[in-house]
Amino acid sequence: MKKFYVTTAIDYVNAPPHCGHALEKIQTDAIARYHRLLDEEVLFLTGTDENSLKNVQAAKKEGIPTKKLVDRNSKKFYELKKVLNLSFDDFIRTTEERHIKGAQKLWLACKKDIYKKTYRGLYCIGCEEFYKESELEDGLCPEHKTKLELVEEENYFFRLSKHRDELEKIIKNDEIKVTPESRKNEILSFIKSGLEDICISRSAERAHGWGIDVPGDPTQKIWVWLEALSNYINGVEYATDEKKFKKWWPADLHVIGKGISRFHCIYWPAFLLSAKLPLPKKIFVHGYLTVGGQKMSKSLGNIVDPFELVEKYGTDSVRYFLLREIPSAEDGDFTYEKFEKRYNSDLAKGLGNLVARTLTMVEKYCDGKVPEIDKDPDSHPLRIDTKIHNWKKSWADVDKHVPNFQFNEALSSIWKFITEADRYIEENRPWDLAKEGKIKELNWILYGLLNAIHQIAWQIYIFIPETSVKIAKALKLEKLLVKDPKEKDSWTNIRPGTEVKEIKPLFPKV
RNA sequence: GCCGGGGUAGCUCAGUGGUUAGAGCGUUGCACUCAUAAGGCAAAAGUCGUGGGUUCGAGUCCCACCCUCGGCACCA
Repeated sequence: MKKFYVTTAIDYVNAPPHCGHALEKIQTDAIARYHRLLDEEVLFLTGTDENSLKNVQAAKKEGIPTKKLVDRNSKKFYELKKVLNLSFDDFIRTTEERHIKGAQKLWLACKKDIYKKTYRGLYCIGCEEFYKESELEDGLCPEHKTKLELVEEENYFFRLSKHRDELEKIIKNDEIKVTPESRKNEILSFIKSGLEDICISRSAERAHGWGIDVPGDPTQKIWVWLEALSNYINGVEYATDEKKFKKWWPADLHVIGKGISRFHCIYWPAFLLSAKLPLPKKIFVHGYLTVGGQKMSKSLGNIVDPFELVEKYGTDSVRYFLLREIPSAEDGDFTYEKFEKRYNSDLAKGLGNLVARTLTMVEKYCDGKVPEIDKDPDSHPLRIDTKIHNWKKSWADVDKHVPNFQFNEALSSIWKFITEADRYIEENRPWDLAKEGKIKELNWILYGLLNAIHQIAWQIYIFIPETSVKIAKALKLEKLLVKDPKEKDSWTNIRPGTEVKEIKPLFPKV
């Protein structure tokens, strides 16, 4: 059995999750579900990044212990599992023992590329941060408008420069395949401009004692990025279960946002090279979600809360919107207007209505059962007519676009088939056939429609599983109702005589 | 500033140098009734960023310019 190990970025917990986080988790969930459909053994990992100084500051502000703050917010990220119907298998927190051990093990494995050096920089006591000259406003801290101090500190550095040529080769030759191409080019141009060694520790004092100790030097904490990146190996027990680690590592895919591509496409491979560990196979860099064309941010007060959105419109509506409306590799925009438009036109009037009208006709004209037919079900025009966008074409498009993370294209093709099914109803006018008593023809039409919905239920499963399951229940599609359905089981036709249940509107119009 | 994408219908976008430039959404009209007043058919709608050039022929290739988005390191 082929294995497939996929990860998301782990999120900062100094604030609760917003819809941008939801986007990444949903995209990754669709990928994970797709690979399970293909009968691969999937491990889907996500989690939270908790050792940042920001957490210490946020907790101080609230007057609570840092640990309490990260526990509370990490829980919120975990809750996305239920709210968004995510199928992740494991959730790693960087304050967990397995992570701390793994991060330190990685450090030691990189030891020969680590050295001590004095770092000197302009430091703002208010921000507890170093600033570059270019970031200053009139020579003052942009946040506090105060003068900065020249601070010296001895830190550990990592010989990134040493790995420059090898990294360039790895990215160029797709040994780690970075998609989309534009991100790969950005990374390459960055590497070409030269790589300097990076600082990978800070003083424990400045970190307020929060974070992971440098092995053998408790006066220093490991730089959060080095440590956070190691979650991908620690999630498969790098330091704690050799057998499990061997089975799953390297990751088949890291899904990340565009803001952190450098860390994943350069630093992370460099650490792995240094530690002599295998490299991840693929990195998919998604865009960001904007709101009304603006960046989502606390200060703008335009954060879209996934919990609220799901509460109001339902899980699948949110999943559908994000996968259909946002071109996965680029930025996409959210507004309530766009959301409701999509909802009404695609979900309520599209899929929801097609299912409703079909099931009602089966109830009225066929006594609520899948009708008997006297022709080969595989010869039905909705399946094979090449003049229309038949359901085989939708399947072909799903298989073509999902592996390239083009969820919008895949969904667009499925919905093209939905339109085709609607047109098929108009052209054949089952209500007239019923009046005229042309039962054989009527049965053939309705059988084809039921089989079409059956196929749609399978095709939408990785995107909007809840709706898929609702349809599966109505049509008694047992193979789709198991825990991890397999694509090969979608090839069967539905059986005449099966009782079909009418269901409540899948997506009531808003 | 440097590098790289974009600029095509009201909106979002497709368009290997070759007929009258396409799709979806939205708008308008027509006919229908199984359906969540849903669905179908049809129509209107574009100086293809601007100005040059190459070519029998340019949205597509070349040059210049304008606008826009992203990347240009250690948020240590």
